[in-house]
Amino acid sequence: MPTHTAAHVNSPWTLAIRAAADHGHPRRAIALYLSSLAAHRPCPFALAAVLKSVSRLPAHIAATAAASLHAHLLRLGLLMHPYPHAALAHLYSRDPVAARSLLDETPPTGAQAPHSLLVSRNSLIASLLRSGDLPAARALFDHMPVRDVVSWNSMVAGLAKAGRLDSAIQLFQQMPERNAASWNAVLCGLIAHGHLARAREMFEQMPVRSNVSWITMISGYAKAGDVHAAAALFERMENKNDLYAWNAMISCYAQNGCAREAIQVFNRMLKPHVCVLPNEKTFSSVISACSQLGDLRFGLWVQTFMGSVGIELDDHLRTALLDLYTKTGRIDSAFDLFRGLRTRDVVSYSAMIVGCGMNGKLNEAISLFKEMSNANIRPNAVTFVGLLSAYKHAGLMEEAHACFASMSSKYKIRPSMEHYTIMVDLLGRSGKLDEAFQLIMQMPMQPHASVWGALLLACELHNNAELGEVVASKCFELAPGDSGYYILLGNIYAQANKWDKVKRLRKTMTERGLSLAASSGLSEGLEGVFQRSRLGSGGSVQKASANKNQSATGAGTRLKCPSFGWISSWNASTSLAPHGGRASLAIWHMCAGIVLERFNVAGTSWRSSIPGNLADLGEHPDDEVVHVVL
DNA sequence: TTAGGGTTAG
Repeated sequence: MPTHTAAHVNSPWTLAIRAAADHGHPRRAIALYLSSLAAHRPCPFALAAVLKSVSRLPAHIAATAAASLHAHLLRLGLLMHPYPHAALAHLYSRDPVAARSLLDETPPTGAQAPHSLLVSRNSLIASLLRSGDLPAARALFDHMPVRDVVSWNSMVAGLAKAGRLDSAIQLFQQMPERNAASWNAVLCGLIAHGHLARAREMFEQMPVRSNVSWITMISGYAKAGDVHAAAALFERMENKNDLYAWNAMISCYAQNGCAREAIQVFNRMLKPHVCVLPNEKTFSSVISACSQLGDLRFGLWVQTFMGSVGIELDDHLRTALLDLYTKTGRIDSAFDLFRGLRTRDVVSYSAMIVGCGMNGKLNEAISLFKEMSNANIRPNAVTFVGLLSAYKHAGLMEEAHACFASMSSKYKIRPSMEHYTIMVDLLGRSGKLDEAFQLIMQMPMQPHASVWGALLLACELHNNAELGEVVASKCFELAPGDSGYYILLGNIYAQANKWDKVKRLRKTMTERGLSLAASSGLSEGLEGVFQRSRLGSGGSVQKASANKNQSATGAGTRLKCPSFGWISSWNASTSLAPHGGRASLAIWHMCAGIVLERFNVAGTSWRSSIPGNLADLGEHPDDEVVHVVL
């Protein structure tokens, strides 16, 4: 039975809710909050924690959850309470219009109000900066009666990220107080705009460094491809009990082609003295590493391991797995994963097209490309790697040429080394050695040894020793330590019976130290409008359904509830007695998939599941209409 | 007790 005592700041319930919120379990936080209502009145501090955790949900869920919790606060009379107010302002911070109207129309009240306003304004600054409205953010910042270190940090970070490094540094120098985040804001801006050396200089001089500083530097080196610098910093980090740090390092290796090292770091992370559990981001990188190694067995073990840790497959993980499956020849399993994606984007389409290209599925690759074009998803360089390799596998010269040409003319994508390599390979294999050679000479970038290598292979295939010699010399120049190119040239000489040249080549190899070993029930036709006053007779209900239960969800459809206001996320269900008796309607006010409150129609009044004096919402006039789509 | 900074897939 509810005791109706108000939970205070540090009541066990509030602590439990906050713990769930802080550990990234928003749904658990909401569920705990609802459980707390059985014993306590709604607690503003607990609600603040719930609001905070909801901001970690995906944007589309967070938006409806914010509206639901807003309605909830409004009805509880807790909207003006400074804590939930600031938390709601934060939650709305993805949407500057909503945040501003909350601040202007329902400002917080009470002794804590000035502080709460400061926090809410900080959220609004962050929101404006995120939406790219630098002038509005700056105006708000300049007119704030009180500023704290967070206000300054947000502004400095916003300027730095927008590339206005001079202004950012100028503001940074004016700061009355700095903390690690202030330094990190500038550090992050320097790195984002390619000033890695300057960032490092600053990093070494920083008076305070947080883990964020280290991780920012490590990921900066990772993106620049400097694996050694990143690893050296990671080893220097004293406090390695930080998931972000491990993820940054594993991803650094995985993204720079050091798959073995990525898995080694992952293994280190699992050691008992490291008190960090891998999350989906960790596994995305680990699966990517497995895929690079073509190690399906380890990949499958990782998948099982993920299940045992309780990690569900999100789209990122599915895409990583899909890639692993295509690279290990399980194209059908890959298609299953692809079809199961919540949303398909350029990354998942490209992964699938590359997979089809590799597995000789030209028609599938082309139809995927059409499908993504129809969905208005713009292809990128990787998409064309997939398409071109599909044409290459099918030996379709003309089509490949047209596709290659369309990259720059139609899609404004500059072909990379990889695209050129595929074209050279295709031309070479079909015997057009001179054309392939010309294409390499026309490349806008310095050709890598592998491009020449593709042509060298074609020279072997078509017994062209003369060109082979020229091409091989390019390979030796660009990759002096790679014995493979010597062996290829040796084969070319042998085919042409040039045994003295073979002998000389072997001698050169020895001299150079190279070895030979080298549900919802929503459906059309079931739409109906439930008029509350007619519910008793069940007229509309019968129209909507014959004799079975129906349910509907209302994400995006706003539902007007009597004595309540608008709810933007709800579930409704009707049940009819099989013999056509009484009909009843219940509406669940949903928040992130969890029932926040339930309303039942009982006679002519709506009852809410919220305990205490808020339970009975009273009668409502007959002209109230609840629109429910079933 | 609210706010800011870092990590994922082709």
